[in-house]
Amino acid sequence: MTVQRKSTIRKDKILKAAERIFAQKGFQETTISDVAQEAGVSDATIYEYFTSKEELLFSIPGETARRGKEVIELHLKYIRGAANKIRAVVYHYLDFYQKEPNYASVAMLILKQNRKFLETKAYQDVREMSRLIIQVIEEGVASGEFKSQTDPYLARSMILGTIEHMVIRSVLLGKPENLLEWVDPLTDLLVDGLNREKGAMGWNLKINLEPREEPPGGKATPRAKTKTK
Amino acid sequence: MTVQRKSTIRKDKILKAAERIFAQKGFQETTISDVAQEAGVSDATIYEYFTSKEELLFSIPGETARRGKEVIELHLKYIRGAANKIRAVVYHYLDFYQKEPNYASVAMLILKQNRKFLETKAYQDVREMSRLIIQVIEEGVASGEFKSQTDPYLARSMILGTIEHMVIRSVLLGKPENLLEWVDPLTDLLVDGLNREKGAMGWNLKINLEPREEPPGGKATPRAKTKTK
Amino acid sequence: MTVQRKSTIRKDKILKAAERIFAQKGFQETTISDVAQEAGVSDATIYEYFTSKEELLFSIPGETARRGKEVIELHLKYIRGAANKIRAVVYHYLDFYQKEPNYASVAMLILKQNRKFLETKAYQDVREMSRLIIQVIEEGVASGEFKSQTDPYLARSMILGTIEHMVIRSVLLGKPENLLEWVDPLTDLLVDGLNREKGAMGWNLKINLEPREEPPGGKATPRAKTKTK
Amino acid sequence: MTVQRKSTIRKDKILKAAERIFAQKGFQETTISDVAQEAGVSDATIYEYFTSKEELLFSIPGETARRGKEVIELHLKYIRGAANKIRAVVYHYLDFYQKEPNYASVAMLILKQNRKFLETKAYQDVREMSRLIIQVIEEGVASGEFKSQTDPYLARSMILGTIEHMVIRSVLLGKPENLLEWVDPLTDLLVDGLNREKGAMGWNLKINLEPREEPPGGKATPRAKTKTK
DNA sequence: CATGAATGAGTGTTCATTCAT
DNA sequence: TATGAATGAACACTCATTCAT
Repeated sequence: MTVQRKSTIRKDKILKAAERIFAQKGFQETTISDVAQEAGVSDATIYEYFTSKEELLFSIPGETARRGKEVIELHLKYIRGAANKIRAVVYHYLDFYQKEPNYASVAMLILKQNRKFLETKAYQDVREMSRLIIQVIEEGVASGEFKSQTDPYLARSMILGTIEHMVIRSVLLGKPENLLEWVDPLTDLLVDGLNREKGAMGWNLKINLEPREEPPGGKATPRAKTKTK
Repeated sequence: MTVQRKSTIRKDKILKAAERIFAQKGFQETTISDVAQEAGVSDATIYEYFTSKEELLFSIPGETARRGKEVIELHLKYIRGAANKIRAVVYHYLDFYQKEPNYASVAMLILKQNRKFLETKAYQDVREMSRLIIQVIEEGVASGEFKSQTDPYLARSMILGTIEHMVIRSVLLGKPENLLEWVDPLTDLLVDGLNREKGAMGWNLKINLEPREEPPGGKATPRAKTKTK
Repeated sequence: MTVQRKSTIRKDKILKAAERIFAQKGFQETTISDVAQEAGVSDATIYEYFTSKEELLFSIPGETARRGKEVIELHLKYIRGAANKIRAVVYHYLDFYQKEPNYASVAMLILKQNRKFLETKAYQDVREMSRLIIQVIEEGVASGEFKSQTDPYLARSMILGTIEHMVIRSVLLGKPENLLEWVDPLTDLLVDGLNREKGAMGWNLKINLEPREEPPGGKATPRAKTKTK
Repeated sequence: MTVQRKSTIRKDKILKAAERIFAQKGFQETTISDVAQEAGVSDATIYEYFTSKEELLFSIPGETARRGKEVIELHLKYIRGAANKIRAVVYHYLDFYQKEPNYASVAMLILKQNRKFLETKAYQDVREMSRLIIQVIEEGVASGEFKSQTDPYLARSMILGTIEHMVIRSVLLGKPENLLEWVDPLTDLLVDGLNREKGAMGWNLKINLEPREEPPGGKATPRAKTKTK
């Protein structure tokens, strides 16, 4: 066990170092020596754990992506209402990227644009994760909470696109803003759209029609509070 | 004039070649020789027009971004209603990327992740272009068409994020889908959000006519419905 | 004893593995890992037995060369006539290389060209072995069987050069030909040269003059005749 | 022409430098930088002319091999008698290797053991060159000058093997001996074999039978006598 | 004895960029 | 203006070798 750990620890150390440096300097601009130095190992040692610089890059997701999917999957089980689930998704993404700015940088600026990454195991996890959003939307449509003509893939593009756009801005501009502040406004925007709210009436109607769903009242300023993780 | 033209033509030839090759192989994977060959000039000639490979890359927007801004600016003048303006913006972006897939590739996969590009003149044009969106939203808020608490920057992130997400998908997956099909569904989604329509006026009508389904006057003609994966 | 053996066995296993792999891939192209794997030991273990990759290479002769010399030396004692001794030498070389193609490969393609090998103990054995040929020739000259002006070193070059040239061909071209077929034709060629035999008369004369030497009659039984390419 | 020359001259300069350094240090032990330095160019320049270090090596024959074949071919036309032709061949080889010791080193110690070289254009020239020897032997057999049962391939192995063995010795041992001294003794040995000449009588017979051939009288004037070691 | 793990030292090769013509 | 030719500067990757366990 100790032995096993030793090597696992070392591997993780390298991965974390790579994440940091890649985030900072970009992939092409980073040399293996940079990573080795940051990780406190020799260049050659990196090749003990990864077959190439690219494999090192592609290994950065890995646990992260898999675990992220599991966590979000678990949480969604206990949330009622598609809108609330969207909120949870938004929360999870922003919370995660907030906590892992280096990962965010690597994912948004490097991996996302890499065609070869698409063939990666880690990308499969990413896809499965984003598949959950499709399910949430379909669920919302089925329950009547969302518009029936909603194209789930389009909606997902809207949700992920918006999140990623914000994260990229935050990462690129180096703005250390509090991403979580945006969970509610963003969710509301996604769910309600740009149009002016249609008044209490609208709500009443809705509540009347579908009493079992969450009454969005007070929704306008709900800064996520119960989120854990 | 002819002389001037000669050199301008050559410069454009190089730019177009670069755009094509960069789009195809990525920036780092492309050599100056690749571009030179594609452009039918010698390597050294490229340096007559651009001081470095990076400057060549950063020169690919240029006219495009400036002209794009002008065109969209012009059109917006003749459109009434913030929602319609959003539609126009969506249309222009998708139309443009559709017509210029190589440019889309370069912009979405290469420039977007480049920190140095942010300091570029061309990026200023991009920003100004995206500034228009802010204006449209503020206008919509001011006129009461959009929700008063709308954060224009957030809204813009939603609009651009969604568009770019779609374009990246299209570019990365090599799907030659018809992006214009999505103008209406996307605009509707952005403007109306995911929630079932409540209709102000229109709402009443709607409720009467088709209580549970979308009646929004055929506007949402989601041609794309079978979108898979 | 068992313990001692254990280590000797292991050493031999490594040597045989090295011989095989070196023969197959060449020295520079072979890694210590290759040899270790072939031998079923770890890389580090090889360094328990040999101080360097080169020492491993130089250890491949060793017994072989020493034993070869002894065997040939022994045999020559019981053979009369310089020509017959040459035949024996040719036989021994070809027979040995035939039976040990990997050794042949290593000796002919790797060791033979290695300047440092010349300073090796094993090379001394090789030299002593080839020294025997000098003796045979000098003996032949002294007895009058060979031409008096024969330069023994030149003659040895002819004998060894021819043998080695054939072995290299066989090894390089991967021809699994039966080298022993060539013992007689080759010996005859070496001894008699290219010139047409000088007729029965010549032989008679010879026999008359030097009855104690083997009458070469019938010796020329060149079994191999259709050799092609 | 000047332009063409310029690059050709440079290429030759690199080739000669490579030949020298490879001969001195061996292929693997030589770095591109070594060659570049010797040639007075930069490392990168070498790659302007050769695609790889190995291609550089394989380019060292080239003209040499082709020209060698032509020269020898031409000369053979004007020589009568197979034995004399053999002498010419021996002469040419030894003369050439004598004059080009670096080439000899590269050919004998490096190229000869390289399997990939066998697939080279240059190797084809080498083969064609050695094909000439086959022809000479067949001619000698046909004319009755050589023994009828002579296997041409075996004979060629004897001729080339002996020559190469001598050259390798000379090259490996660094003995700057005069190889040309050996032309006659070697040729005689190859042609006449080790056996004692069959007496004056034999000669007379021979002369009678084939008057136009070189009366071997005095031919065996082994100038080299002090051969040691 | 055996070896897993680590690494120092090395090198072929690439390519953006320059400049004389 | 255009380019053929040359190169400086980098870098990913390999592997023989060491050594603590």
